[in-house]
Amino acid sequence: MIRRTSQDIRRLNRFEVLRRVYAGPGAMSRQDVAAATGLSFATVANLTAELLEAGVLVEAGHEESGGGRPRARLAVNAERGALIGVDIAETSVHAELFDLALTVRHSVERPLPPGDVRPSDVVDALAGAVGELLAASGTDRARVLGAGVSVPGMVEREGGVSSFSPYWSWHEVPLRALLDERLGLPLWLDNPLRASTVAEMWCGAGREVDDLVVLTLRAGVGAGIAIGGQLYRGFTNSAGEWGHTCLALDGRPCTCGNRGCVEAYVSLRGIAETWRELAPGDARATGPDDAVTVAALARAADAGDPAAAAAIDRIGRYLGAPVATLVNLVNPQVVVVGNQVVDLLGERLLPVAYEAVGRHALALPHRAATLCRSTVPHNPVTLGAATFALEGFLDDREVFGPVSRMRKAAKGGAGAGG
Amino acid sequence: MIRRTSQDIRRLNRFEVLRRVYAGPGAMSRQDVAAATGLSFATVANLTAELLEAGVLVEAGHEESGGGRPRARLAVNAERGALIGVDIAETSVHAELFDLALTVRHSVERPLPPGDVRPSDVVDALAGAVGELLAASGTDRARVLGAGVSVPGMVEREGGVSSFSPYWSWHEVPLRALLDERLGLPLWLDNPLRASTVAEMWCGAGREVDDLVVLTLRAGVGAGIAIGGQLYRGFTNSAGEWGHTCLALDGRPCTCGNRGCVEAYVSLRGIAETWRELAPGDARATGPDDAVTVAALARAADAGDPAAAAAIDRIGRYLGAPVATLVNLVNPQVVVVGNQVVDLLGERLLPVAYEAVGRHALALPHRAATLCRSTVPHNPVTLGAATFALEGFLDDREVFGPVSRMRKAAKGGAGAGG
DNA sequence: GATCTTATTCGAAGGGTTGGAAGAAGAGCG
DNA sequence: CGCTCTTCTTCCAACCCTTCGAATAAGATC
Repeated sequence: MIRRTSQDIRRLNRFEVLRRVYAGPGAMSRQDVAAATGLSFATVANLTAELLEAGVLVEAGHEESGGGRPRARLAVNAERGALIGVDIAETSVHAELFDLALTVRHSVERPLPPGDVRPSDVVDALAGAVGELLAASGTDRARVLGAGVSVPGMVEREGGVSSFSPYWSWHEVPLRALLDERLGLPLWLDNPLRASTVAEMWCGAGREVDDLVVLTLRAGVGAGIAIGGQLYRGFTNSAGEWGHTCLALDGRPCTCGNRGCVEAYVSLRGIAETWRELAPGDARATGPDDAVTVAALARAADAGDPAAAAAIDRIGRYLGAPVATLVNLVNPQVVVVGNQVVDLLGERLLPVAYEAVGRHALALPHRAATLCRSTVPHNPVTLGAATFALEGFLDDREVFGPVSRMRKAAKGGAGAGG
Repeated sequence: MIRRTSQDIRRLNRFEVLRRVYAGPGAMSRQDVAAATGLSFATVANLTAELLEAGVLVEAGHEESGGGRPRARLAVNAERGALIGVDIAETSVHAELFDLALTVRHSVERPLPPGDVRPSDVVDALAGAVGELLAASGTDRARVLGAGVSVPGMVEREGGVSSFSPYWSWHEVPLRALLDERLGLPLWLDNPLRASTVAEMWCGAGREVDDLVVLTLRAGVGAGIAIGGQLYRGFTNSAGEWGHTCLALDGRPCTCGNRGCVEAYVSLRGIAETWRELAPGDARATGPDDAVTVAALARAADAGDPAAAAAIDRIGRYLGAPVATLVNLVNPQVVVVGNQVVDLLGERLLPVAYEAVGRHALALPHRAATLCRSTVPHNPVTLGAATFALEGFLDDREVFGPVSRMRKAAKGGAGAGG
């Protein structure tokens, strides 16, 4: 039922080549790319020619040669266009403008009203943020190649519909339709898990690797899965919902209505809750903002507070078991953990968690998997959202046609077009 | 790093076409296959021509036509050759002979000595069973296209090495090397999880579906995952190890040395254990053979024993939560449950389990997934093992060369061979 | 400036799929 | 029986993609 054509090969190879150039430490030659991808040199030359023609890559000088023709250095043409990545979170909308090299150029954050946010609130905040972004950076809207938007919960990607939100009582909200005319930009919707994963694939530990799991730990938690170098979406684009894995039968109540979910233990809220359990009288553990509480926990632990240390120890064990589940089930090459929880607690939490993973996972998949912290700078969700836009642009048949078209263009000149 | 060539497309399409013929209710025309696979008619004609020439398919009469040329019926040529599937289990070796249509022709079972079985014991039993199989069925060894062997635990497939066995103290046992000369047959090794999965893909619910999870519940438990119509193996061929998912922090001890694993609750042993917990005095629950105990549990429940009913209820809940984990994480189209536990307890256990899955899984992936019992007849592990041999045969470049070779052969006749 | 060495480009070949024309095979009817 | 109609199959040319190897380009070195 899955249609496989040779053009898919082309498309994947195009992605692969470009990803290597992004990955490269700034000086990637065609030779390097060929070696790294395993493609023949001719193919790499083909693909880079196409990417050069499209303006996505540029040749930036030459490497030094020890005799013989020097290799041309390939680089991403950051100025080819702009990308926008938007992270819709529980309390705010965060929008960032990237250049084509995926470096942040401008950043805007707009708060959302507290409580049950309506779709129109989000649309207003988002459109406002994007407008501000463009104005502040002096970017012409026409130069923006696309905008990626991350919406929490379940997203029907093709239709651009948010079919379920964990925070607000949204059902089947047609976000794309609502945003389309307000933005006037090619739009790509998905959720934070998949955005973070794609960010890792282009800019993080996923660059070198085919089978990858990316853990997103913030207000909600979940996993993104990449298999064979491609994001795995599942049958209805909801694969990777790891947050509601049962960690403890009849355990803590979770926002999903169930008990004992992973999310109830290792989300920001779950972490705060564990601290409260272990430090009943501690006022620092009782604030309304979980992120603040977790930051306080980190400080308390650093200051040698024994209850805080005990809490982190326990949280690490809570985290280790379900990570081991992932390792056993997916058998990935790399597991990346990232986002707020890790930013706040990483130093202390991860060693404990890693050790717990070792106890729970089977030897073979455990040995095979490298666990690491995300090295993606800044907010992986906005970056990933922008990457969706980048991928969308790379799929544009107007820009990247079949090879024969190129050959014809090269031969026939500007002749009988149409 | 993954090399993608157009020949892979060909290979996958060949599989796809053949799988449809296996799936078909006995009368599949080229037209039907084209419609079912989404391939163009020309391609289907191409591929069937190749399969006909190789003798894998035959044309078996014509469909009735209401005017117009009647469609040719395609069928698998059962007599093209034989396949052997072997299931190495804890206490016995089960070997079966299949024809090419994957129907069982002969079946042999040999006990293994109790305790810590040596590799040579297994090799002897296996070689003996295969010999008996061939002798009893009067099959010439040369007619056997290959043998698939399922070994519990971790298997290094390429090298044919059993790198870890959960029952015996095996480490890096080179089974292929040991078996090769004894059998003199093309050999394919893997584990029961993946064997069952492949069996479902060719003969069960997986025929119609691209994203699939197959649960194997017997002495050990685990999942097989198929994605995009292909078995997913993970980085080191150990994906799907679901049995040691943590179900209850600090719960029951498991054979793996850990606590609270799924396997400790829903394997044959785990089920017996639960019954013992709930019916402390019941002698039926204390036998040495877990399969016998579980069968007794089924009878007790059928007879209206309240403790047995309570046990099944609880086991169903134990099963539901980790199945929901799979549903959330993999977001498959179908989840098939099968093997001994289901054979013995299915009627009573599965409804309870299904209900528990509904409570634990998220709405969207839960709605997307159909849970069903395996419809594969007989032992899915031997069948799956034989299917590995079938797949191996279909990959044989001697038999299924590139298209151009066919075209040449058709044109040039029997001329300048070599 | 000739020679060496290495990088790119180019063209032909090889592997695949597909749409459409041409051939094949029954059914129906005069 | 032969013609026509309909539908299935085969065959061919067109197209897409990768890759090998020869030819060409571009510095370094002597």
